[in-house]
Amino acid sequence: MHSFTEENYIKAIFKLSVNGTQDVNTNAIAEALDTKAASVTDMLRKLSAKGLVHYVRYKGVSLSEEGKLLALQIIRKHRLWEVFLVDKLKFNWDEVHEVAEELEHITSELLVKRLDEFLGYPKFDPHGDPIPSETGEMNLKKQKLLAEMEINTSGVVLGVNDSQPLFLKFLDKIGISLGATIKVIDKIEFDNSLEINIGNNNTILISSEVSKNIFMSV
Amino acid sequence: MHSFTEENYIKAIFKLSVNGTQDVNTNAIAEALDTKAASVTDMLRKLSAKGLVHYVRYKGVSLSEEGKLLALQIIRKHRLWEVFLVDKLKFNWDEVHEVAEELEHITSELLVKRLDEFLGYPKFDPHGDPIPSETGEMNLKKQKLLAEMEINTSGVVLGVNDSQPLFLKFLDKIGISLGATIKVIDKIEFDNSLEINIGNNNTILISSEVSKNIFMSV
DNA sequence: ATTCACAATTCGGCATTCATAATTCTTTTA
DNA sequence: TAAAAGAATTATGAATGCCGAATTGTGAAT
Ligand SMILES: [Mn+2]
Ligand SMILES: [Mn+2]
Ligand SMILES: [Mn+2]
Ligand SMILES: [Mn+2]
Repeated sequence: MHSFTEENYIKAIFKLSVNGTQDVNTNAIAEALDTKAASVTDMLRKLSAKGLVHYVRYKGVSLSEEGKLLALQIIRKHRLWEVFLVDKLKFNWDEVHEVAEELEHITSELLVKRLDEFLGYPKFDPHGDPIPSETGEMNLKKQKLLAEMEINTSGVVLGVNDSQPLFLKFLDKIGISLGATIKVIDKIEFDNSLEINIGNNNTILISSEVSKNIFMSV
Repeated sequence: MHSFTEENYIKAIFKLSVNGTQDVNTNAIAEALDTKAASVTDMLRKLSAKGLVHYVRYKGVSLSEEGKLLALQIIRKHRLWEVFLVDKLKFNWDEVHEVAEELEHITSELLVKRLDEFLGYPKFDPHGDPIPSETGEMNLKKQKLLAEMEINTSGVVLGVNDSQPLFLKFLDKIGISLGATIKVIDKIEFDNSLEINIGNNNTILISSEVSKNIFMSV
């Protein structure tokens, strides 16, 4: 079995590489896990010995096939629990991440199977992120950033690129949720802010910081 | 915050004392947690420093008020999760204990509150054990052991004294579940086995090992 | 009162995980 | 190409939790 710590490292390495295959820096991992580079090096040696990563000193690290599958299974659990919290326990989408961060480490395979069934085999989590299957496959949605949409075009919100509670609460405040229709009215060249219309109601201005973190249907 | 290990010690001490107040032996704790006495002594020093137990070297240990409440909150979570697994995820009552042993350590208070609500504020877990309230109160059922019932009297199964999968599976096999009505037909003096009738159907013989682990309504 | 049994503790040491500081390797830049 | 900068690694050591062996305390038996 793997410790919580090992699992968190594996997940971090997965998220820092594009699809778990590219090389990742020690410092990047340290920052992602809010720890120090020396601790990362220690753990990489250990994960390498366990066969979960390919690691060459001073060169970088990437996940092995086994490590990649483990990462996807942890992410699967994380996202299924997030769906549970929102759909069944009425959590808001900004309240689920931290709790799922703990629940993702529960080991029972039967639990994951039954939870998936109980939730109706969801394909996406409350932030629009795809839920990997048992074998690690994910349905990626065709999407682009709101920031990249043309003036006078519309789209549907498919997900967010940032699941920080502060950001999610702001989206709640201005009425943006998954499935909402957004039309780009104008693009202000000065600061790249966008004038948008949400669900044919409010027309408001959002900064590029915001529009770069919202995924829209193509 | 408390580590999983600390929480498991606190729970073990609670279960070994009658209601969390009586003194408990070092060796008893070691056996309950499948560890060694030397490790227990180490931990007792630590729990004492944290104010969770009253500990006097060579004399014994008991929970402080704070420790008792912590124990009851962990037991509350354990039993609520067991209800979830059985009622919502269709686990059998012999499959839930191990998983709940992990889930009981998840820290979110909101999660426990919402789970309780989602489950309809259950008062007993799948084994008939009472679920403590947020403040640590429990409804104890009036009950006695099946082994102590008189010949020709009937009662309803309220709980089990042993939640081992092997025992629970055996009860499934012979048709004993919570709420089942059992009538004592005969008591065999030779080995204290009982001839019982379950739900006015099967009449079978059960050993005293079994009858001493089933709680019945008075 | 002394001995004995055994319960409990202390001691030394191992494995994890993390951190600081010193060192080494790689890459950039002059 | 050599020096400087930056990234990563190796000491070294702390805190946690575990254990075997040696020691100490307690209560019961003689
Ligand atoms: Mn985690
Ligand atoms: Mn998510
Ligand atoms: Mn536990
Ligand atoms: Mn139970």
